[in-house]
Amino acid sequence: MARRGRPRNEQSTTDILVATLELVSEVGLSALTMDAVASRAGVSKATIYRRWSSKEQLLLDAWMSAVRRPDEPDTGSLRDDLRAMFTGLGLDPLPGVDIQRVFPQMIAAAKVNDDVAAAYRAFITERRRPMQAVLRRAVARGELAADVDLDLVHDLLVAPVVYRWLVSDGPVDESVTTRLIEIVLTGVDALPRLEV
Amino acid sequence: MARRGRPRNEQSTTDILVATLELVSEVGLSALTMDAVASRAGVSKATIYRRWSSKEQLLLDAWMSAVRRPDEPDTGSLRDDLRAMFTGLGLDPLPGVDIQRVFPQMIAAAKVNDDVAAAYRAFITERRRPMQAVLRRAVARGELAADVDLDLVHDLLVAPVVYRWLVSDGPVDESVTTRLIEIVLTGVDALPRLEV
Amino acid sequence: MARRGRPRNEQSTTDILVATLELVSEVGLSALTMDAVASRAGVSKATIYRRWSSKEQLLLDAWMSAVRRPDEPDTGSLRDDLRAMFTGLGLDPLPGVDIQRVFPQMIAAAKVNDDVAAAYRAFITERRRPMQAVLRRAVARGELAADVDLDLVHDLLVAPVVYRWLVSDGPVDESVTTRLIEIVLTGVDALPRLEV
Amino acid sequence: MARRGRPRNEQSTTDILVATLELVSEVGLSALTMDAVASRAGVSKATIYRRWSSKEQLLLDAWMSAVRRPDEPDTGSLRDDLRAMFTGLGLDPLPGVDIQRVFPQMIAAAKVNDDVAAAYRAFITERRRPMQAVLRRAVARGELAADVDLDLVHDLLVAPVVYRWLVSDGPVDESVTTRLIEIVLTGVDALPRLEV
DNA sequence: TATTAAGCGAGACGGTACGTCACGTCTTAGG
DNA sequence: CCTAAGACGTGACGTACCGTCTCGCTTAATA
Repeated sequence: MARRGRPRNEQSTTDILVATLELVSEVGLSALTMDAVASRAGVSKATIYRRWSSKEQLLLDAWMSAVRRPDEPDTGSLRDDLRAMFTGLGLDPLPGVDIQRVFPQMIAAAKVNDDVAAAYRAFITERRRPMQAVLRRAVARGELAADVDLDLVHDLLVAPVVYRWLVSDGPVDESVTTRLIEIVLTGVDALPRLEV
Repeated sequence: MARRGRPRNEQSTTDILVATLELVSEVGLSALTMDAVASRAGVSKATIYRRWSSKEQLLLDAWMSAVRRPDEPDTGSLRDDLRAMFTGLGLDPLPGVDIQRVFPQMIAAAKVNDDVAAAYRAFITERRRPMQAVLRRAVARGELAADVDLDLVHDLLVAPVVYRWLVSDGPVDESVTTRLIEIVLTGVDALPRLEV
Repeated sequence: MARRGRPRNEQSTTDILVATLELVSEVGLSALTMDAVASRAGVSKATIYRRWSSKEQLLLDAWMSAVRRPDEPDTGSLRDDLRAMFTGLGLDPLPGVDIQRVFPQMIAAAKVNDDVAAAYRAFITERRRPMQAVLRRAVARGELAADVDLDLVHDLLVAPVVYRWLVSDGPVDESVTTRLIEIVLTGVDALPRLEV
Repeated sequence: MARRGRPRNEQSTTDILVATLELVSEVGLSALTMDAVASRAGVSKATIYRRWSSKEQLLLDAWMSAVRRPDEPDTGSLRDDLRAMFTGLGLDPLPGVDIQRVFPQMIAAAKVNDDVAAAYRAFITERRRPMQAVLRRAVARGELAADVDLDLVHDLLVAPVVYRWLVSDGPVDESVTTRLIEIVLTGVDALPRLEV
């Protein structure tokens, strides 16, 4: 059953999300103002508050709309699947939006607002599925031992990239990701024999 | 030559830093107000602004004052050195301060304010020295190949812990850190033979 | 054309003017604070600044709203007209407002702020009209010589009253105003014969 | 008995008074700050507060130091005495000080601060003495009736000049003061015969 | 076709916090 | 004891945003 009254303008919704990403990218969450979002989106504040209850919720939605779910390759080789997944990681979704600047603001928001934290966790769980599937197929093929902690392997592979983005500003290029995959897979492969 | 005028009260400085850590820990950077810091520290806003030019600078100093530089163990074994370094990681420096809640706020601040970013980078570089020294001694002892990228090894070891704190909320206990060290060191050890 | 947006609350405007008069009456212009006006009027500071750009402008409007334009009597006799005009001079317009305490603050403000000075002068010119009319009718009736300087006569009549309010704290009662009118009119009457 | 310790610097006292007059002349009492006075006088704030307890007291002293007591002419003719007294009225005492801008600030201060009001009244009483003496000598010579209210005559003469300074911005030149004296003296002369 | 309900931009509203300035006091090192 | 310098807690400044609330108007579904 259709709702009565004038329907919401979906273009406004999109404009607000884009404006939010741009502004968070420019000035951060702390300096983000609803007035600025409204102004840049060409929308009134009421139109924003009709859709989101807080700056953090808005940022969450904006971020989720910008971060695409990774493809799930299936080349038959774990190393090739992983190399495919690391390609194109961290590309900016929109002109004027630096997603690597938005990400830490998103994390900071999730650490502060419990509702945002729950939604953020659910989104992360969903986003991890493709790599979990890749790893599970590798187990099925015998490329990984059956008793390996897949969450740990996942984190060992992903963490260094995110860490360099967020904390240490180190380079993240193909040379790095290739060595990273090799070290982790080799280490994990040796681990069961070491009885840990 | 002696400075003229009434000297600054060092107790006030300390009180402000502690109040800042407590409040960031409680409400985050975005909701942190200078008025609240002043009030909790029993100090006037002017006294804060006389010392720091922005909320971000203040948080930076507070965080640096709270994060102790890690010890630099020298047991003669790389594995034992690393195990020692991972022990006691992330302990809270003050009652009422959850440093793992403060850290992402600190990162978010550094991504927004260039001056803070520079000071943050310098601090991180300094903080990495002990583990770099541990790794260099391992190279000297022949436990690590001479041509290994020590920065990459460093990040492979540290990143998963920080990643679980910040992003995935996974567990970080002794079982995890032990396997982590084993996987990385084993993988790195195999790497040169793989000619990467 | 209709104005857009929520219209201003006229009750707030009135409340602010009354609060301003009360506070200036109590503590003077120098100690008047916008915070106190806002608080007493039950209004936010922004609501004040939306209407007036400075303390002085606010006082000007408050004062103008409080000072009623004098009646313009027309008894057929100059002496009777003047006596009527001097009656009820300086009555307080509101409970809690001592207009004789407000007036010097108003003058001080006008001497400092050029915009206020201009508006003040315009208001004074307007306010002088009734007595100027009374004097002109007296000229028409032959009670005053045609070549008399009406501005000077006006000032001679009004100045002593204001002077005693502001400067010398002398009494201003009916005996004083009656003698004042008599002396000035008699003196003016004699003047042309003295060829000045 | 001489006071112990370092004596006060009298030059500082003078510098403070001059700086106060200049600043009140420029920005008014409301915008006058002790910091600005200290800065312009080349003196520390403590040096000001050691001498005066408030802005109003300081202005009072500054104003009293600037307004010279009028001469007391004795020409043998009331009209000539008055004409002499009106000459040179309102001259500025210092370069950079507009005493007609300072005066209303002084009055405003006196209406707000009771201590200042008392000192101001005493000063005014003292300042009125020369003209009171002139008027009393005129009574002795028979130029004025013995039962005339000298305070009222005084105010009738002085008020229009002050009124034009403060309120109506009308001209105050020799033509005005001459006619003023003539009208008032003629009017007063006629008054007793009118049995008022 | 007319009514009704929600959405819309604009902008005022009572608040809170901003970063600055001035208050009057105090603490330092000297004169 | 006075001085200049300058830090201190307090509190007001005028501005910017908060999230809410009228306004007049627009846009569809319902009656």
